[in-house]
Amino acid sequence: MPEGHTLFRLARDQSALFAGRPVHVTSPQGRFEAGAALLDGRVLDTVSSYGKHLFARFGADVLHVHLGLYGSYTTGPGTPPAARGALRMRWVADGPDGNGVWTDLRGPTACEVLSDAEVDAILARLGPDPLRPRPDGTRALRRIAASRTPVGALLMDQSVLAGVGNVYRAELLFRHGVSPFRPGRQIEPALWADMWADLVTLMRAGVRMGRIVTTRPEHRSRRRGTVERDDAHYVYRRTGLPCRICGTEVRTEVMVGRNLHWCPTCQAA
DNA sequence: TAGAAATGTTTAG
DNA sequence: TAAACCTTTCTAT
Repeated sequence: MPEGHTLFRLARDQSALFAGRPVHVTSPQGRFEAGAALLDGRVLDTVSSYGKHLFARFGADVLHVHLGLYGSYTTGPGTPPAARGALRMRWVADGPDGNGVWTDLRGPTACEVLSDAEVDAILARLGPDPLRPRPDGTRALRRIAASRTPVGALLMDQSVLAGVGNVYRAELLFRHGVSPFRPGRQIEPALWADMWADLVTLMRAGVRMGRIVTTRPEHRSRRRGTVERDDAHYVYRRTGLPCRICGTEVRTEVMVGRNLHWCPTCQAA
C-alpha cells in the first residue's frame, strides 16, 4: 500500500534488520538476476526513502526500488518460506539478534542497481517530501502558485511534492474544504501553509500506524479504540456514501488517470 | 475461472 | 490523453 509513509517505514525497518551485515540477495523470478548477483554477499550500509522511492546503499552501488501501484515487501524471522510466484528479489541475513531475517519483494515497477549520479538524477526531479526532517513546503508552493492546473492534479505530481498519492490527495483536500478543481494559483500562501503542516502531521501518523487514517475521532462511528477500516477516510473510496460532515453523496471522477473522490458541498468549486 | 480493481509511473501519440 | 506494465486479491459468473 505504497504512499510515502509506507516507503518511510520500509526504509526504517530494513535498516534496523539488515544494515551493517552482509545480505544474501537473490532473484528467484530471474528478472533481477544480474543485479542480485552484483549485490549478493555485500554489506548493506543503510536504507533510505525519498517520496515513494527506496534506496539501499551497498558501498558505491545503490539498489533503487519503486513499488508502483501494487509492489510489496513481506518480511519475517528465521528461514524464508519456499519461493513461489513472481518473487523479484529476496534478502536473507543474520538479523540483529543473531537469528535469521528475510524480506521478499514482489511486483515493483523498479528494482535496479544505480550509481550515485543516477540516484541524484532521480532526487533532482522530486519536490519536497513531507516526511523529511524539517519539512519545507515553500518549494511546492512556488510551483502551485504559478500554475493554472487543478490542485487535485498538482498534489499527485511528484515534482511538485514527493510522497503523496491518491489517498492523501483526496483526504487532504477534503480536510481543508478545497475543491480538487481549484487552480493552483488560487491556493493562497496561508492556506498552503495550513495544508502542508497538516500533511506532515497526517503522514507522520501514517508512519506510526502503518496505514492512512485521516478522520478526526468525532467523525467516526466509534470514537474510541481502534479505528475501523470503514472509519479511516473522509472521501477516499466512499463514492455514493453520505459525507461524514454534511451528508451529501461523495462523488468520483477520474482526474489525471486516477479516481478522485470528493464532497461537492464541503469542497464546493 | 474470468474479470476488475488497486495507495503508480513511463512512454507513445 | 491513452496505453502499457508490474502482481495480487476480491468479486461475479
